[in-house]
Amino acid sequence: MLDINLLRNDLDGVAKQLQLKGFNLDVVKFSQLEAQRKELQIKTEELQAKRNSTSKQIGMLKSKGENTSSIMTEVASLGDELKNNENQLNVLHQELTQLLSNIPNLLNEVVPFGRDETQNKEVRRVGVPRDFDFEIRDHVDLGYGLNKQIDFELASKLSGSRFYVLKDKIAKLHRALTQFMLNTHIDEHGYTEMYVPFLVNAKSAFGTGQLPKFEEDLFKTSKGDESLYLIPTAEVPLTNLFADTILKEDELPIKMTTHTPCFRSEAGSYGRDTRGMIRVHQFDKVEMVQIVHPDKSLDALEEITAHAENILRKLRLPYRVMLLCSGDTGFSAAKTYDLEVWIPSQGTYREISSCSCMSDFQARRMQARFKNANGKNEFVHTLNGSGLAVGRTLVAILENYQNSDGSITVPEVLRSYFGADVITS
RNA sequence: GGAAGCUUGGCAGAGCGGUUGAAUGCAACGGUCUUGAAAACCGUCGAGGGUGCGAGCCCUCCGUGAGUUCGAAUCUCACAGCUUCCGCCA
Repeated sequence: MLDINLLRNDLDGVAKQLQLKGFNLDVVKFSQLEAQRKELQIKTEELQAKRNSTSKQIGMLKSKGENTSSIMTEVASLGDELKNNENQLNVLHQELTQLLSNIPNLLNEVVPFGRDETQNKEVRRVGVPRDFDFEIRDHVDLGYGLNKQIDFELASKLSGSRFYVLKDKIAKLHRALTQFMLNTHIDEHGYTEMYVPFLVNAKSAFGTGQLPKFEEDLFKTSKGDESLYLIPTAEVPLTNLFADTILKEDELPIKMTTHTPCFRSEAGSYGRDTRGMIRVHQFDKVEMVQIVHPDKSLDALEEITAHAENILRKLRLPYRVMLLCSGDTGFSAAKTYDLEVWIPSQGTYREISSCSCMSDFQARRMQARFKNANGKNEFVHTLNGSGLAVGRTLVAILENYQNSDGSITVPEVLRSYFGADVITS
């Protein structure tokens, strides 16, 4: 959520900045609502003040045993008008909040202008894609060849399309990967391991920016007449741990990591990546979240990105780092780096991690603050990064480490977790 | 799922329907004292919002939402959460 004062003070400037993200701010509507709000709020508070002072007066008179009937009839007539005003004001506040809730975050000034993902900027490229002297297979064929250790048919029977079942060694490799990622972040990068709910309430989903705008991307469960949402990323529970919290300045930065499944409806992605485990309704991810001082958030973004990269480096997977352009940067983000890993079967790099600085956007939505040096409460900055998406990492390993006989060499760093050098049928 | 109790500021804990946004204690912060620290003493000390250049003035908030009343932390109702006991269960 943006600071409403930003809109009050520089509406056109903000509207212009939002254009970069492709968002059209309804400045006329905002101005109207805001003007109405101001008038009505002043009037309402005047009435409230009058009611309060009169009531106090009645209290004083009564304690002296004096007659209060005339003053009481005077204040009685306030009631209806006041209630009326309060109700109208409430509606206005709701409309303003709704408008505000749907406005995306402002971009950091270094974010390059661009319409869509084709205009993202490559920042660096690490590792060189391997030359294969045999006909390569994609991860679907590889999994099929390895005794169906990746099984889409079975998953379809259970749940439908965009799910997968892993078996035996590949299931174990999947688990080994998770352990390796978590341990690296905990032991080498200084994150605290967490375990969090996979179902969250609407307030939490609002806090990180999934609601109200992106409800259709979420899976929604029902619990009586209340509903909970399956998390699309552990960013949601991790960040919301600090909702309605005022931290001490010396508690910052807070660095947390966790491993969770992630659930995405993939509404609107019909026909894209229908084959394989690249785009699915459920996948595991190791997530990093940092809660930091506002002055430190851009540095922290570099750091969190480096942490995600470190996993790819250790796995010796070729990748590149993309600075997302204005049009491709997400709703809540001020600046985002995507990590893209080399996928041999597609001859291209595919997103495997997204690291974002959300500035105070989420913090304001969820009231996550710290007491600054002047004793003032100030919004923290929040960041998150995948470190990494486990399913896609598995795909990258299978494809990049495949051998001509269809077996898979296990990356060196995983061997102590996996217990073998190679995966065969 | 059944029963009882509870829900007030960072924590603990008062609070006859009327100058209570809330006593008191602890914690925290500033200061006096001290070579330094502790103790003692003095002071500050919830959050959000409106308005104003500003000192300030005003509004809202005692789990949430309705209601009664001129006036609600205090009364009524509904809901939620927590605790304990019973049942069921990984």
